[in-house]
Amino acid sequence: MLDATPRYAQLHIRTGSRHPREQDRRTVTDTARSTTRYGTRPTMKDVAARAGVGLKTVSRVVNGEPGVTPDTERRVQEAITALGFRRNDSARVLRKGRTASIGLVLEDLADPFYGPLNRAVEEVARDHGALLINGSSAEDPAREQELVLALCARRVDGLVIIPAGTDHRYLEPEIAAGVATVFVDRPAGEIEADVVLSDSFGGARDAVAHLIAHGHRRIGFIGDQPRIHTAVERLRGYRAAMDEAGLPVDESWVALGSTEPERVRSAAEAMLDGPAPVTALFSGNNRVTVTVVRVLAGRPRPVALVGFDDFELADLISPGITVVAQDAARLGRTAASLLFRRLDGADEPPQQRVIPTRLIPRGSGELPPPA
Amino acid sequence: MLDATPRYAQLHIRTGSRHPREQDRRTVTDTARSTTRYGTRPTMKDVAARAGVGLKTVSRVVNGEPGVTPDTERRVQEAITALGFRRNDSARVLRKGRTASIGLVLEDLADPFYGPLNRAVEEVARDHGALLINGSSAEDPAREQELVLALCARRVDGLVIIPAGTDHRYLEPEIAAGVATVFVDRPAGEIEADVVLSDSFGGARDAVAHLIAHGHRRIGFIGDQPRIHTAVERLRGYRAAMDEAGLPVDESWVALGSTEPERVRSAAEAMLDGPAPVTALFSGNNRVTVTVVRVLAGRPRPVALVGFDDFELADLISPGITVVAQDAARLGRTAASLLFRRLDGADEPPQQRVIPTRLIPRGSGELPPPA
DNA sequence: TAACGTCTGGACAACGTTGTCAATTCTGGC
DNA sequence: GCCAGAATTGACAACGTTGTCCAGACGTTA
Repeated sequence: MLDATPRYAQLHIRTGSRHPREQDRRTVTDTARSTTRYGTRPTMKDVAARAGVGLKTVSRVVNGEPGVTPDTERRVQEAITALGFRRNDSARVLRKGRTASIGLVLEDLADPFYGPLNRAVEEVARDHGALLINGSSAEDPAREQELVLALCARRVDGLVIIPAGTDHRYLEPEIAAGVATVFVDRPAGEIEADVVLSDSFGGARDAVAHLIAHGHRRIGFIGDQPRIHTAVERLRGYRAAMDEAGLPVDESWVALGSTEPERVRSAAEAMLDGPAPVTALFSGNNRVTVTVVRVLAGRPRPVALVGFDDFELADLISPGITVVAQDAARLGRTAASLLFRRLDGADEPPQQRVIPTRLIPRGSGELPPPA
Repeated sequence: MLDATPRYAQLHIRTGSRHPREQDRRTVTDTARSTTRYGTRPTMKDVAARAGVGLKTVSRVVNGEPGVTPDTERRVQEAITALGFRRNDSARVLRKGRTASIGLVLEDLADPFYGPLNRAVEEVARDHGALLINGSSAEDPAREQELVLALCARRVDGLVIIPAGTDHRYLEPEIAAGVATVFVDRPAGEIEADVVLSDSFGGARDAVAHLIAHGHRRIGFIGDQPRIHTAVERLRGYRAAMDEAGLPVDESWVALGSTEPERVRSAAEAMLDGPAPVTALFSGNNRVTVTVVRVLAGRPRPVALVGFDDFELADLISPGITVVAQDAARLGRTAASLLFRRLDGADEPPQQRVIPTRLIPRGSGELPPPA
């Protein structure tokens, strides 16, 4: 699929590789290619020919290496400007072995949760002189793998992965070959690797404890698919808080599954209108929260709510939505920094970093249960 | 700066380029490099040696070309698996001339407005077998140029640019050399190029006309910096609507400038408490809207508001925020499609596409002026 | 003036892949 | 068993760059 063969035509047919017999040696005066032909970029050879110097001298000027007289340098610079030369980093990369680029694979570039993470990774990459190639796995393990391997084929120096799959053994040869790899938000499956996580367990426990502290005893949890690590951790936090308060958990109060609005809506309604109706809800991520807020807005009786993930304007809804905020930018920054530490040669065993979460009370989580 | 020289150490020192005199010719039995050394990837040569076949045969197998007997293919596949070989697309790119990657330069990867655009561009790229390299200009023309030129040096096949600068002549040699380029959201400066825009003028006019239709006569406009094209267009739309209704515009009702909350807050307060207080506000983009909503939430008297750009949960704030919605995904899709049409050889003059906007009434824009 | 070191510039190989083309092996028909 | 023709395979150059090494030019010193 993503195999560096573009699925679009060559804009301009190459002139066919010259056979050695037909290709006369370029002389200094040969300027056949010096005229900027559309679709053909000048090379250092062209610049050298035009400036009347050797190939390596052009290379020296382009890279600011010493050992070139000011006069020669000027001539070369003129030729560069005249031809519109720009160094071909593909060739450079091939020669040097490092691409100065890293890959970021996340679930969905359009999800606002990943925006700050994406940006944070980009900034760290930039600080290290690297570019960022990224793509969405769409929460599909096969697509994740395809994307990751395409990035490896491009020889990215490192990878930041928010995994969709649960088996990352396919990465073993790549890691062995020196591709630094850091997982974010969820741990890698079946391999040892650096991970940077949010404190899902602690955050969830805090959230539910908060609701309990405000008098709730029947609390529902609507979370993401159980194959997603954070969903399981948050469920664990939910159970821990209930447990610590000595509260029983009716199994109808727990619903893990897709974050489709339809599914979330019916799960919420089942909990609110079931035989053991909940008085408060804990929603497992921002997509769930959004739908739950909509459901609750249409109900006469107020229902307490705490959501995992902060979101813009959560304070302006009435009541303000109490959330457990993750620091997505810090997740990204931490992951990228770890990655570059590895690329700088840090040779420690795989690490796991946990980024704390923060409960932000805004009103919805402080609603008391109905009397 | 971003010149493909990573600012991090080489993890593993290369063995120094072998001088021809010291380098004996590899024979079929030479497997020195076949043992997977950490940091050194096997090449087709290694695979060929291990499988006991020629280099080209490996290439054929890797690329699924015909003309290889099943038996040979099997041997090669075994060698590939055993060595953990993966084709080096850098080298492939150098040979083939196309990189199967495109660049996307936008203002801020973390801005939720660009999420769907980013994703849409990615999807189209994926459909064409290309990867996406992206970066943020941070609304800084110098950084935009640096990033764009770094992408050109990597020989991306095409560029999608949300421009920060106003002079893009620096791109002329690149475009002449065949880099397809499409600008989005704002037109290119000083050069002819494809552009995909939202209908800022029409959207703004609709928004203001909507407020006028609900009885407002004194309407304020808070927008982005005047060097940004969309800000100017939206101002033009604002003036057009006022004009068409025969309403005068007091110059204290118009404030273009940074989208910093501080600036927006003071601009809004000046309009609301000034000598000719406005009864309604039109905010020029989502960042402005967010701050304006906060300002209005702290006021006793309701003030009508229409914002440019939709945002999540705008319907759940009370009153719901009336917005002019842009279709960011469609912007991205249109731009990327245009880009690949160019790469497929479309040789038309530069185009300008305008994507319509849509007014979504939710309450805040339908508030009447105070009696 | 000769010997020596320093500085500048250039020839050449190598990075890992693919395109061209020729050499080799296999097939079937006689 | 032999030959023509097809199928398979491999040698080699080339993509555009950088690292190594050597050749001259130049200046300095004895």
